[in-house]
Amino acid sequence: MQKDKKIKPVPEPTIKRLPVYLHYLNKARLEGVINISAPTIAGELKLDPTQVVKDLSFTGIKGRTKIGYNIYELIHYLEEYLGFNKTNNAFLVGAGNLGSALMAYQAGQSLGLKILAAFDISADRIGEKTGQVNVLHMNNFGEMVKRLNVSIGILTTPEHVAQEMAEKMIACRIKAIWNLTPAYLKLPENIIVQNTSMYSNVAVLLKRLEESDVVI
Amino acid sequence: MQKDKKIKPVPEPTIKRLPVYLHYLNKARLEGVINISAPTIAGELKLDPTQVVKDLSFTGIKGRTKIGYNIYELIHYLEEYLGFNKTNNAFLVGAGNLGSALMAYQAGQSLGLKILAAFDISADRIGEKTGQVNVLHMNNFGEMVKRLNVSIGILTTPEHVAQEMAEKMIACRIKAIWNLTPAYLKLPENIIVQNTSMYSNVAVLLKRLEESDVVI
DNA sequence: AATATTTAAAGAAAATTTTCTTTATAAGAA
DNA sequence: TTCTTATAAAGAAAATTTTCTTTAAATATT
Repeated sequence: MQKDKKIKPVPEPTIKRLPVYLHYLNKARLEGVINISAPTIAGELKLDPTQVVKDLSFTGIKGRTKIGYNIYELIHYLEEYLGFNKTNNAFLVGAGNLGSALMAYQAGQSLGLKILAAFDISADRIGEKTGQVNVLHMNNFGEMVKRLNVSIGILTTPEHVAQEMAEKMIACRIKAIWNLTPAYLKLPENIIVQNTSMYSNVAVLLKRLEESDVVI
Repeated sequence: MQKDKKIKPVPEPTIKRLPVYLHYLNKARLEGVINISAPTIAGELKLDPTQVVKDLSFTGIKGRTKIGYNIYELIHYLEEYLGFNKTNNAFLVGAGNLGSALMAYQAGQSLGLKILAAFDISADRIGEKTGQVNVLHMNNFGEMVKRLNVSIGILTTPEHVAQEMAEKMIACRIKAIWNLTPAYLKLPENIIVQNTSMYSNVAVLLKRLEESDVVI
Protein backbone atom coordinates (compact mmCIF):
# COMPACT_ATOMS: atom_id res chain seq x y z
CA MET A 1 0.00 0.00 0.00
CA GLN A 2 2.17 2.81 -1.15
CA LYS A 3 0.41 6.10 -1.12
CA ASP A 4 3.03 8.33 0.38
CA LYS A 5 3.52 10.23 -2.81
CA LYS A 6 1.37 13.33 -2.66
CA ILE A 7 0.47 13.24 -6.32
CA LYS A 8 -2.94 14.78 -5.90
CA PRO A 9 -5.29 12.53 -7.80
CA VAL A 10 -7.37 14.00 -10.58
CA PRO A 11 -11.07 13.74 -9.76
CA GLU A 12 -12.78 11.16 -11.90
CA PRO A 13 -15.58 13.56 -12.81
CA THR A 14 -12.90 15.83 -14.20
CA ILE A 15 -11.43 13.05 -16.30
CA LYS A 16 -14.86 12.37 -17.71
CA ARG A 17 -15.45 16.00 -18.59
CA LEU A 18 -12.12 16.57 -20.31
CA PRO A 19 -13.01 14.58 -23.46
CA VAL A 20 -16.24 16.53 -23.66
CA TYR A 21 -14.26 19.77 -23.69
CA LEU A 22 -11.92 18.34 -26.27
CA HIS A 23 -14.76 17.36 -28.53
CA TYR A 24 -16.38 20.75 -28.25
CA LEU A 25 -13.10 22.55 -28.85
CA ASN A 26 -12.41 20.61 -32.00
CA LYS A 27 -15.75 21.73 -33.33
CA ALA A 28 -15.13 25.33 -32.34
CA ARG A 29 -11.70 25.25 -33.98
CA LEU A 30 -13.25 24.18 -37.27
CA GLU A 31 -15.49 27.22 -37.01
CA GLY A 32 -12.42 29.42 -36.86
CA VAL A 33 -12.17 30.14 -33.16
CA ILE A 34 -8.62 31.01 -32.09
CA ASN A 35 -8.95 31.96 -28.46
CA ILE A 36 -11.61 30.73 -26.09
CA SER A 37 -12.35 31.53 -22.47
CA ALA A 38 -13.53 29.20 -19.74
CA PRO A 39 -16.81 31.08 -19.30
CA THR A 40 -17.52 30.61 -22.99
CA ILE A 41 -16.91 26.87 -22.81
CA ALA A 42 -18.97 26.69 -19.64
CA GLY A 43 -21.83 28.55 -21.27
CA GLU A 44 -21.90 26.21 -24.23
CA LEU A 45 -21.75 23.04 -22.17
CA LYS A 46 -23.91 24.32 -19.31
CA LEU A 47 -21.27 23.97 -16.66
CA ASP A 48 -19.87 26.20 -13.96
CA PRO A 49 -17.11 28.49 -15.31
CA THR A 50 -14.84 27.97 -12.33
CA GLN A 51 -15.22 24.26 -12.72
CA VAL A 52 -14.05 24.50 -16.31
CA VAL A 53 -11.03 26.53 -15.21
CA LYS A 54 -10.21 24.01 -12.53
CA ASP A 55 -10.65 21.05 -14.86
CA LEU A 56 -8.45 22.55 -17.54
CA SER A 57 -5.77 23.48 -15.02
CA PHE A 58 -5.12 19.77 -14.46
CA THR A 59 -3.72 19.52 -17.97
CA GLY A 60 -1.10 22.12 -17.06
CA ILE A 61 -2.23 24.73 -19.56
CA LYS A 62 -2.13 28.41 -18.67
CA GLY A 63 -4.77 30.82 -19.86
CA ARG A 64 -4.42 34.54 -20.37
CA THR A 65 -6.60 37.04 -18.60
CA LYS A 66 -9.15 38.65 -20.81
CA ILE A 67 -8.14 36.39 -23.72
CA GLY A 68 -8.71 32.89 -22.52
CA TYR A 69 -6.89 29.90 -23.92
CA ASN A 70 -5.39 29.47 -27.33
CA ILE A 71 -7.58 26.79 -28.80
CA TYR A 72 -4.79 24.91 -30.56
CA GLU A 73 -2.69 24.87 -27.46
CA LEU A 74 -5.65 23.82 -25.33
CA ILE A 75 -6.55 20.97 -27.66
CA HIS A 76 -2.93 19.89 -27.62
CA TYR A 77 -2.75 19.91 -23.85
CA LEU A 78 -6.00 17.97 -23.56
CA GLU A 79 -4.95 15.33 -26.08
CA GLU A 80 -1.59 15.03 -24.41
CA TYR A 81 -3.10 14.77 -20.96
CA LEU A 82 -5.73 12.24 -22.00
CA GLY A 83 -3.28 10.28 -24.08
CA PHE A 84 -5.48 10.71 -27.14
CA ASN A 85 -2.53 11.72 -29.29
CA LYS A 86 -0.64 8.53 -28.60
CA THR A 87 -1.85 5.50 -30.47
CA ASN A 88 -3.46 3.34 -27.86
CA ASN A 89 -3.84 0.07 -29.66
CA ALA A 90 -6.72 -2.17 -28.76
CA PHE A 91 -8.26 -5.46 -29.78
CA LEU A 92 -11.98 -5.92 -29.84
CA VAL A 93 -13.61 -9.17 -28.87
CA GLY A 94 -17.14 -9.79 -30.10
CA ALA A 95 -17.82 -8.48 -33.58
CA GLY A 96 -21.58 -8.19 -33.29
CA ASN A 97 -23.62 -5.04 -33.68
CA LEU A 98 -22.10 -3.20 -30.77
CA GLY A 99 -18.59 -4.17 -31.74
CA SER A 100 -19.22 -3.09 -35.30
CA ALA A 101 -20.62 0.19 -34.05
CA LEU A 102 -17.39 0.89 -32.19
CA MET A 103 -15.30 -0.05 -35.18
CA ALA A 104 -17.32 2.24 -37.39
CA TYR A 105 -17.17 4.96 -34.74
CA GLN A 106 -13.44 5.25 -34.57
CA ALA A 107 -13.05 4.95 -38.32
CA GLY A 108 -14.46 8.46 -38.46
CA GLN A 109 -12.67 10.16 -35.64
CA SER A 110 -10.08 9.46 -33.04
CA LEU A 111 -11.67 8.06 -29.95
CA GLY A 112 -8.30 7.83 -28.34
CA LEU A 113 -8.21 4.14 -29.11
CA LYS A 114 -7.13 2.40 -32.27
CA ILE A 115 -8.82 -0.92 -32.85
CA LEU A 116 -6.23 -2.97 -34.70
CA ALA A 117 -8.34 -6.06 -35.13
CA ALA A 118 -11.54 -7.69 -33.99
CA PHE A 119 -12.01 -11.27 -32.84
CA ASP A 120 -14.99 -13.55 -32.79
CA ILE A 121 -15.79 -17.24 -32.72
CA SER A 122 -18.70 -17.19 -35.11
CA ALA A 123 -17.57 -18.59 -38.45
CA ASP A 124 -19.70 -16.29 -40.58
CA ARG A 125 -18.19 -13.15 -39.09
CA ILE A 126 -14.58 -14.15 -39.48
CA GLY A 127 -12.95 -12.67 -42.52
CA GLU A 128 -15.36 -9.75 -42.53
CA LYS A 129 -14.05 -6.25 -42.55
CA THR A 130 -15.90 -3.53 -40.71
CA GLY A 131 -14.59 -0.05 -41.32
CA GLN A 132 -10.94 -0.98 -41.95
CA VAL A 133 -10.89 -3.57 -39.18
CA ASN A 134 -10.48 -7.26 -39.92
CA VAL A 135 -12.37 -9.87 -37.96
CA LEU A 136 -10.18 -12.81 -36.97
CA HIS A 137 -10.85 -16.00 -35.12
CA MET A 138 -10.40 -15.87 -31.37
CA ASN A 139 -7.86 -18.67 -31.67
CA ASN A 140 -5.41 -16.16 -33.06
CA PHE A 141 -5.87 -13.72 -30.22
CA GLY A 142 -2.87 -14.70 -28.14
CA GLU A 143 -0.49 -14.71 -31.05
CA MET A 144 -1.70 -11.33 -32.25
CA VAL A 145 -1.41 -9.75 -28.82
CA LYS A 146 2.20 -10.82 -28.69
CA ARG A 147 2.89 -9.75 -32.23
CA LEU A 148 1.36 -6.28 -31.99
CA ASN A 149 2.01 -5.73 -28.29
CA VAL A 150 -1.53 -4.73 -27.45
CA SER A 151 -2.59 -4.25 -23.84
CA ILE A 152 -6.17 -3.01 -24.15
CA GLY A 153 -9.13 -5.23 -24.90
CA ILE A 154 -12.67 -4.14 -25.74
CA LEU A 155 -15.33 -6.61 -24.72
CA THR A 156 -18.54 -6.56 -26.77
CA THR A 157 -19.62 -10.17 -26.70
CA PRO A 158 -22.98 -11.51 -25.61
CA GLU A 159 -23.21 -11.54 -21.85
CA HIS A 160 -23.05 -15.29 -21.35
CA VAL A 161 -19.54 -15.57 -22.78
CA ALA A 162 -18.22 -12.30 -21.38
CA GLN A 163 -16.49 -13.76 -18.34
CA GLU A 164 -14.91 -16.55 -20.36
CA MET A 165 -13.62 -14.21 -23.06
CA ALA A 166 -12.32 -11.78 -20.47
CA GLU A 167 -10.34 -14.55 -18.87
CA LYS A 168 -9.00 -15.57 -22.23
CA MET A 169 -7.95 -12.00 -22.86
CA ILE A 170 -5.99 -11.67 -19.64
CA ALA A 171 -4.44 -15.10 -20.12
CA CYS A 172 -3.01 -13.54 -23.29
CA ARG A 173 -1.55 -10.64 -21.30
CA ILE A 174 -4.23 -8.04 -21.86
CA LYS A 175 -3.94 -5.55 -18.99
CA ALA A 176 -7.05 -3.39 -19.33
CA ILE A 177 -10.54 -4.31 -20.43
CA TRP A 178 -13.27 -1.96 -21.54
CA ASN A 179 -16.35 -3.97 -20.72
CA LEU A 180 -19.44 -3.00 -22.67
CA THR A 181 -21.41 -6.08 -21.72
CA PRO A 182 -23.79 -6.04 -18.76
CA ALA A 183 -21.73 -8.80 -17.13
CA TYR A 184 -19.86 -8.07 -13.93
CA LEU A 185 -16.42 -9.49 -14.52
CA LYS A 186 -14.50 -11.28 -11.81
CA LEU A 187 -10.87 -10.78 -12.62
CA PRO A 188 -7.56 -10.42 -10.74
CA GLU A 189 -6.98 -7.17 -8.90
CA ASN A 190 -4.23 -5.99 -11.21
CA ILE A 191 -6.46 -6.01 -14.28
CA ILE A 192 -8.04 -2.67 -15.07
CA VAL A 193 -11.70 -2.95 -15.93
CA GLN A 194 -13.80 -0.08 -17.17
CA ASN A 195 -17.47 -0.96 -17.16
CA THR A 196 -19.83 0.93 -19.42
CA SER A 197 -23.28 -0.01 -18.31
CA MET A 198 -26.17 0.90 -20.52
CA TYR A 199 -28.51 0.04 -17.68
CA SER A 200 -27.17 2.74 -15.43
CA ASN A 201 -27.82 5.37 -18.02
CA VAL A 202 -31.35 4.18 -18.61
CA ALA A 203 -31.95 4.21 -14.88
CA VAL A 204 -30.88 7.82 -14.54
CA LEU A 205 -33.01 8.83 -17.51
CA LEU A 206 -36.11 7.12 -16.16
CA LYS A 207 -35.66 8.60 -12.69
CA ARG A 208 -35.33 12.09 -14.07
CA LEU A 209 -38.35 11.60 -16.27
CA GLU A 210 -40.32 10.38 -13.30
CA GLU A 211 -39.29 13.37 -11.21
CA SER A 212 -40.29 15.79 -13.95
CA ASP A 213 -43.70 14.13 -14.19
CA VAL A 214 -44.35 14.47 -10.48
CA VAL A 215 -43.43 18.13 -10.23
CA ILE A 216 -46.03 19.57 -12.59
CA MET B 1 -37.76 27.78 -7.48
CA GLN B 2 -39.72 25.40 -5.33
CA LYS B 3 -37.54 23.30 -3.16
CA ASP B 4 -39.35 23.55 0.13
CA LYS B 5 -40.38 19.91 0.02
CA LYS B 6 -37.79 17.92 1.91
CA ILE B 7 -37.88 15.00 -0.51
CA LYS B 8 -34.27 14.04 0.02
CA PRO B 9 -32.85 13.47 -3.42
CA VAL B 10 -31.39 10.11 -4.23
CA PRO B 11 -27.66 10.38 -5.02
CA GLU B 12 -27.00 9.84 -8.69
CA PRO B 13 -24.19 7.36 -7.95
CA THR B 14 -26.78 5.33 -6.09
CA ILE B 15 -29.18 5.39 -9.04
CA LYS B 16 -26.38 4.12 -11.23
CA ARG B 17 -25.53 1.28 -8.88
CA LEU B 18 -29.07 0.05 -8.39
CA PRO B 19 -29.37 -1.54 -11.86
CA VAL B 20 -26.06 -3.24 -11.26
CA TYR B 21 -27.46 -4.81 -8.10
CA LEU B 22 -30.60 -5.78 -9.95
CA HIS B 23 -28.65 -7.46 -12.67
CA TYR B 24 -26.53 -9.37 -10.22
CA LEU B 25 -29.54 -10.41 -8.15
CA ASN B 26 -31.32 -11.80 -11.16
CA LYS B 27 -28.34 -13.97 -11.84
CA ALA B 28 -28.14 -15.09 -8.21
CA ARG B 29 -31.83 -15.89 -8.21
CA LEU B 30 -31.40 -18.22 -11.17
CA GLU B 31 -28.75 -20.00 -9.17
CA GLY B 32 -31.29 -20.69 -6.47
CA VAL B 33 -30.43 -18.01 -3.92
CA ILE B 34 -33.39 -17.15 -1.70
CA ASN B 35 -31.96 -14.76 0.86
CA ILE B 36 -29.00 -12.51 0.33
CA SER B 37 -27.17 -10.12 2.61
CA ALA B 38 -25.67 -6.76 1.80
CA PRO B 39 -22.15 -7.93 2.68
CA THR B 40 -22.54 -10.77 0.19
CA ILE B 41 -23.64 -8.43 -2.58
CA ALA B 42 -20.85 -6.04 -1.67
CA GLY B 43 -18.29 -8.82 -1.77
CA GLU B 44 -19.37 -9.93 -5.21
CA LEU B 45 -19.45 -6.45 -6.70
CA LYS B 46 -16.44 -5.15 -4.78
CA LEU B 47 -18.30 -2.41 -2.98
CA ASP B 48 -18.56 -1.27 0.61
CA PRO B 49 -21.21 -3.26 2.51
CA THR B 50 -22.67 -0.23 4.22
CA GLN B 51 -22.96 1.48 0.92
CA VAL B 52 -24.99 -1.41 -0.41
CA VAL B 53 -27.26 -1.22 2.62
CA LYS B 54 -27.70 2.49 2.17
CA ASP B 55 -28.34 2.19 -1.56
CA LEU B 56 -30.94 -0.52 -1.10
CA SER B 57 -32.67 1.40 1.65
CA PHE B 58 -33.70 4.02 -0.89
CA THR B 59 -36.01 1.49 -2.50
CA GLY B 60 -37.89 1.15 0.79
CA ILE B 61 -37.07 -2.50 1.35
CA LYS B 62 -36.36 -3.84 4.83
CA GLY B 63 -33.78 -6.51 5.45
CA ARG B 64 -33.67 -8.96 8.33
CA THR B 65 -30.77 -9.27 10.70
CA LYS B 66 -28.68 -12.36 10.16
CA ILE B 67 -30.77 -13.29 7.11
CA GLY B 68 -30.44 -10.40 4.68
CA TYR B 69 -33.02 -9.63 2.06
CA ASN B 70 -35.43 -11.95 0.37
CA ILE B 71 -34.16 -11.97 -3.17
CA TYR B 72 -37.56 -11.95 -4.84
CA GLU B 73 -38.72 -9.09 -2.73
CA LEU B 74 -35.51 -7.20 -3.30
CA ILE B 75 -35.71 -7.62 -7.06
CA HIS B 76 -39.30 -6.47 -6.95
CA TYR B 77 -38.45 -3.37 -4.95
CA LEU B 78 -35.59 -2.51 -7.26
CA GLU B 79 -37.64 -2.95 -10.41
CA GLU B 80 -40.44 -0.95 -8.92
CA TYR B 81 -38.11 1.80 -7.77
CA LEU B 82 -36.27 2.00 -11.08
CA GLY B 83 -39.44 1.75 -13.11
CA PHE B 84 -38.08 -1.30 -14.89
CA ASN B 85 -41.33 -3.21 -14.39
CA LYS B 86 -43.40 -0.60 -16.16
CA THR B 87 -43.17 -0.63 -19.92
CA ASN B 88 -41.24 2.48 -20.77
CA ASN B 89 -41.84 2.80 -24.47
CA ALA B 90 -39.18 4.40 -26.61
CA PHE B 91 -38.46 5.17 -30.23
CA LEU B 92 -34.99 4.85 -31.62
CA VAL B 93 -33.63 7.25 -34.22
CA GLY B 94 -30.69 6.09 -36.28
CA ALA B 95 -30.77 2.42 -37.18
CA GLY B 96 -27.06 1.96 -37.79
CA ASN B 97 -24.78 -0.41 -35.96
CA LEU B 98 -25.18 1.16 -32.57
CA GLY B 99 -28.95 1.40 -32.93
CA SER B 100 -29.11 -2.21 -34.04
CA ALA B 101 -26.99 -3.22 -31.09
CA LEU B 102 -29.47 -1.63 -28.70
CA MET B 103 -32.40 -3.25 -30.45
CA ALA B 104 -30.70 -6.62 -30.25
CA TYR B 105 -29.78 -5.97 -26.62
CA GLN B 106 -33.24 -5.44 -25.34
CA ALA B 107 -34.62 -8.30 -27.40
CA GLY B 108 -32.83 -10.57 -24.98
CA GLN B 109 -33.54 -8.95 -21.66
CA SER B 110 -35.42 -6.10 -20.17
CA LEU B 111 -33.30 -3.01 -20.18
CA GLY B 112 -36.11 -1.06 -18.63
CA LEU B 113 -36.94 0.36 -22.03
CA LYS B 114 -39.05 -1.10 -24.78
CA ILE B 115 -38.09 0.05 -28.23
CA LEU B 116 -41.34 0.05 -30.19
CA ALA B 117 -39.88 1.15 -33.48
CA ALA B 118 -36.76 2.52 -35.09
CA PHE B 119 -36.51 5.39 -37.54
CA ASP B 120 -33.99 6.31 -40.17
CA ILE B 121 -33.73 8.31 -43.36
CA SER B 122 -31.57 5.90 -45.31
CA ALA B 123 -33.74 4.12 -47.89
CA ASP B 124 -31.95 0.80 -47.65
CA ARG B 125 -32.52 0.50 -43.92
CA ILE B 126 -36.22 1.23 -43.99
CA GLY B 127 -38.36 -1.86 -43.90
CA GLU B 128 -35.65 -3.83 -42.16
CA LYS B 129 -36.41 -5.64 -38.97
CA THR B 130 -33.76 -5.92 -36.29
CA GLY B 131 -34.68 -8.18 -33.42
CA GLN B 132 -38.45 -7.66 -33.52
CA VAL B 133 -38.16 -3.94 -34.21
CA ASN B 134 -39.27 -2.41 -37.51
CA VAL B 135 -37.32 0.39 -39.12
CA LEU B 136 -39.57 3.15 -40.44
CA HIS B 137 -38.89 6.37 -42.28
CA MET B 138 -38.31 9.41 -40.12
CA ASN B 139 -41.23 11.09 -41.90
CA ASN B 140 -43.57 8.89 -39.91
CA PHE B 141 -42.03 9.79 -36.58
CA GLY B 142 -44.49 12.47 -35.51
CA GLU B 143 -47.53 10.43 -36.38
CA MET B 144 -46.19 7.38 -34.56
CA VAL B 145 -45.33 9.35 -31.43
CA LYS B 146 -48.90 10.58 -31.29
CA ARG B 147 -50.36 7.17 -32.03
CA LEU B 148 -48.34 5.21 -29.48
CA ASN B 149 -47.89 8.02 -26.99
CA VAL B 150 -44.14 7.64 -26.66
CA SER B 151 -42.11 10.16 -24.70
CA ILE B 152 -38.60 8.71 -24.78
CA GLY B 153 -36.27 8.91 -27.77
CA ILE B 154 -32.98 7.12 -28.24
CA LEU B 155 -30.53 8.95 -30.45
CA THR B 156 -28.00 6.78 -32.30
CA THR B 157 -27.47 8.72 -35.52
CA PRO B 158 -24.16 9.87 -36.94
CA GLU B 159 -22.97 12.93 -35.08
CA HIS B 160 -23.51 15.45 -37.86
CA VAL B 161 -27.28 14.95 -37.88
CA ALA B 162 -27.70 14.44 -34.14
CA GLN B 163 -28.75 18.01 -33.32
CA GLU B 164 -31.19 18.14 -36.22
CA MET B 165 -32.79 14.81 -35.35
CA ALA B 166 -33.00 15.72 -31.67
CA GLU B 167 -34.88 18.88 -32.61
CA LYS B 168 -37.20 16.90 -34.82
CA MET B 169 -37.85 14.55 -31.93
CA ILE B 170 -38.81 17.26 -29.49
CA ALA B 171 -40.91 19.00 -32.13
CA CYS B 172 -42.89 15.75 -32.11
CA ARG B 173 -43.33 15.98 -28.32
CA ILE B 174 -40.56 13.67 -27.20
CA LYS B 175 -39.71 14.66 -23.63
CA ALA B 176 -36.56 12.73 -22.86
CA ILE B 177 -33.63 11.85 -25.09
CA TRP B 178 -30.98 9.24 -24.46
CA ASN B 179 -28.11 10.59 -26.49
CA LEU B 180 -25.55 8.00 -27.51
CA THR B 181 -23.86 10.22 -30.07
CA PRO B 182 -20.80 12.29 -29.17
CA ALA B 183 -22.72 15.46 -30.04
CA TYR B 184 -23.54 17.93 -27.31
CA LEU B 185 -27.20 18.73 -27.86
CA LYS B 186 -28.56 22.23 -27.42
CA LEU B 187 -32.18 21.80 -26.46
CA PRO B 188 -34.76 23.61 -24.34
CA GLU B 189 -34.38 23.39 -20.57
CA ASN B 190 -37.44 21.22 -20.07
CA ILE B 191 -36.13 18.41 -22.24
CA ILE B 192 -34.36 15.67 -20.33
CA VAL B 193 -31.13 14.61 -21.97
CA GLN B 194 -29.05 11.68 -20.82
CA ASN B 195 -25.67 11.64 -22.51
CA THR B 196 -23.76 8.40 -22.75
CA SER B 197 -20.30 9.34 -23.87
CA MET B 198 -18.01 6.62 -25.05
CA TYR B 199 -15.14 9.10 -24.92
CA SER B 200 -15.43 9.60 -21.20
CA ASN B 201 -15.13 5.90 -20.56
CA VAL B 202 -12.09 5.60 -22.77
CA ALA B 203 -10.53 8.53 -20.99
CA VAL B 204 -10.94 6.95 -17.57
CA LEU B 205 -9.55 3.65 -18.84
CA LEU B 206 -6.49 5.27 -20.38
CA LYS B 207 -5.77 7.31 -17.27
CA ARG B 208 -5.96 4.29 -15.03
CA LEU B 209 -3.74 2.34 -17.36
CA GLU B 210 -1.24 5.17 -17.38
CA GLU B 211 -1.23 5.35 -13.59
CA SER B 212 -0.68 1.62 -13.28
CA ASP B 213 2.25 1.85 -15.68
CA VAL B 214 3.92 4.59 -13.68
CA VAL B 215 3.61 2.86 -10.32
CA ILE B 216 5.64 -0.24 -11.09
C1' DA C 1 -1.84 57.32 -19.00
C1' DA C 2 -5.47 56.08 -16.05
C1' DT C 3 -9.44 53.39 -15.32
C1' DA C 4 -12.72 49.80 -15.84
C1' DT C 5 -13.56 45.19 -17.08
C1' DT C 6 -12.81 40.47 -18.03
C1' DT C 7 -10.88 36.41 -16.72
C1' DA C 8 -7.58 32.86 -14.88
C1' DA C 9 -5.85 31.21 -10.60
C1' DA C 10 -5.85 29.97 -5.92
C1' DG C 11 -7.93 29.08 -1.90
C1' DA C 12 -12.16 28.72 1.17
C1' DA C 13 -16.63 27.18 1.83
C1' DA C 14 -20.43 24.36 0.83
C1' DA C 15 -22.52 20.37 -0.86
C1' DT C 16 -22.40 15.77 -1.89
C1' DT C 17 -21.04 11.08 -1.38
C1' DT C 18 -18.64 7.49 0.87
C1' DT C 19 -16.85 5.28 4.79
C1' DC C 20 -16.77 4.52 9.64
C1' DT C 21 -19.10 3.79 14.17
C1' DT C 22 -22.54 2.59 17.01
C1' DT C 23 -26.79 0.41 18.13
C1' DA C 24 -30.44 -2.80 17.94
C1' DT C 25 -32.20 -7.07 16.61
C1' DA C 26 -32.71 -11.63 15.41
C1' DA C 27 -30.78 -16.11 14.50
C1' DG C 28 -28.10 -19.93 15.78
C1' DA C 29 -25.11 -22.28 19.21
C1' DA C 30 -23.98 -23.72 23.75
C1' DT D 1 -32.46 -20.05 28.23
C1' DT D 2 -28.33 -17.41 27.59
C1' DC D 3 -24.57 -16.15 24.89
C1' DT D 4 -22.38 -15.17 20.61
C1' DT D 5 -22.49 -13.59 16.09
C1' DA D 6 -24.08 -11.58 11.81
C1' DT D 7 -26.39 -7.97 9.90
C1' DA D 8 -29.50 -4.02 8.98
C1' DA D 9 -30.22 0.62 10.33
C1' DA D 10 -29.10 5.12 11.69
C1' DG D 11 -26.15 8.60 12.45
C1' DA D 12 -21.34 10.68 12.53
C1' DA D 13 -17.14 11.44 10.38
C1' DA D 14 -14.27 11.65 6.50
C1' DA D 15 -13.36 12.22 1.82
C1' DT D 16 -14.44 14.00 -2.41
C1' DT D 17 -16.29 17.27 -5.56
C1' DT D 18 -18.47 21.50 -6.65
C1' DT D 19 -19.40 26.19 -5.95
C1' DC D 20 -18.20 30.56 -4.07
C1' DT D 21 -14.88 34.29 -3.02
C1' DT D 22 -10.91 36.80 -3.48
C1' DT D 23 -6.90 38.23 -5.89
C1' DA D 24 -4.06 39.50 -9.56
C1' DA D 25 -3.10 40.31 -14.14
C1' DA D 26 -3.79 41.97 -18.67
C1' DT D 27 -6.59 44.01 -22.16
C1' DA D 28 -9.53 47.45 -23.87
C1' DT D 29 -11.63 51.93 -23.22
C1' DT D 30 -11.79 56.68 -22.04
